[in-house]
Amino acid sequence: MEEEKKLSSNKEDYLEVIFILEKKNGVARVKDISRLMKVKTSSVTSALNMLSKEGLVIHERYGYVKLTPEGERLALKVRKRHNILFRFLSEILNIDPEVAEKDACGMEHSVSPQTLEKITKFIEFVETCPEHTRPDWLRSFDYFFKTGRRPRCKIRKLKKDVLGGK
Amino acid sequence: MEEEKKLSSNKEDYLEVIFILEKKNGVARVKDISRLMKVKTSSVTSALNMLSKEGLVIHERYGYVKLTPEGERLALKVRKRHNILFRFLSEILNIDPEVAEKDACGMEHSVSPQTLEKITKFIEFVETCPEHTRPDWLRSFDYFFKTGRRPRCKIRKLKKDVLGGK
DNA sequence: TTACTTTTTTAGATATACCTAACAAATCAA
DNA sequence: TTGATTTGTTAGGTATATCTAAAAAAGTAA
Repeated sequence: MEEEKKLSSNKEDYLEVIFILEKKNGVARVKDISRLMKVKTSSVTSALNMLSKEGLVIHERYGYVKLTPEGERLALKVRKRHNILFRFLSEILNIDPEVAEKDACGMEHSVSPQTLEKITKFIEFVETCPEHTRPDWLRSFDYFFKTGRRPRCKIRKLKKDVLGGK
Repeated sequence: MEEEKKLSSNKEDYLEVIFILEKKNGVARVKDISRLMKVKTSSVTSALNMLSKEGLVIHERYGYVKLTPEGERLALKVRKRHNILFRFLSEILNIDPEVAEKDACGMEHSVSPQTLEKITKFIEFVETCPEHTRPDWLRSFDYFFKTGRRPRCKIRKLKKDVLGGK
């Protein structure tokens, strides 16, 4: 039942860029897909033929390219994985956005639902923290990463003084 | 300069399993590679021919399979990426080991050096923390993930009481 | 509308990565 | 040592994913 057919990374990438172009321009064009995918237009044509046969895109000869509902559903799934990974890398780990973007592109095809869920919750955990800023422990990590040293921990000192240490 | 030729994920996988088999048995055999890669032995033979031509493995007809120094160097790089990703997922995020293993296998081919470095340091940050246990903030996340709620924070309360809040 | 330009498709090639089926070599057992 | 079993290779086929070069369709401008 359901047997959700597993797409190749490549096809997921095509769906993703078609999705992005559709959002931007209403429909996608072979030329633009070609540019974003960094392949020749003839490669796009043959990819579209496959995706078309699989019912994921509508593509008439010399005409527009659009995702079918099923194609859009799959594109959104990939996009969501991408965004979560990107946000985790850039917002939590402070990876440079361009690097985070490339890494997210690489990982988005294979990350499991379970891991995605964890990471989603982790982002939420960090970004809805009571401090309403980057939490202390994460600032500590930033410092640790930069300097190799741990910052003096005020709260630990406080705790020790007040509670008589442990 | 250097021009480090980029291997396909597939070839990296072959190097990895050959590496693992070598560590276990001294040399790798086609049958065992086939089993670990979940492909037929004829596929292994043709993969080995390519890797051989690229100078990454030694493979005599009907004979043993061994990594060249260059092959071993590359295998180690992949292995290292795999291990860091696996540890991050299983030890920090508490992902089930089997799932973490699969995810690490998927991500190990594309993770950038910068991201790998961050994650490496993040693991170190967590595992060499002064508490010598899973740090409080991470236990808080475990709780948050399980229940959707944040645990009452003793230290924050303490801080507020003593310092007069903020 | 005709001519030029751009876009897209087709045809045909290459490379990877897998398969099955048949064959060959190596290993093991009687 | 010979015969059976296991292991490995070859031959030939499929599918994906790319390319170049040439042809066709669509768009643009005089």
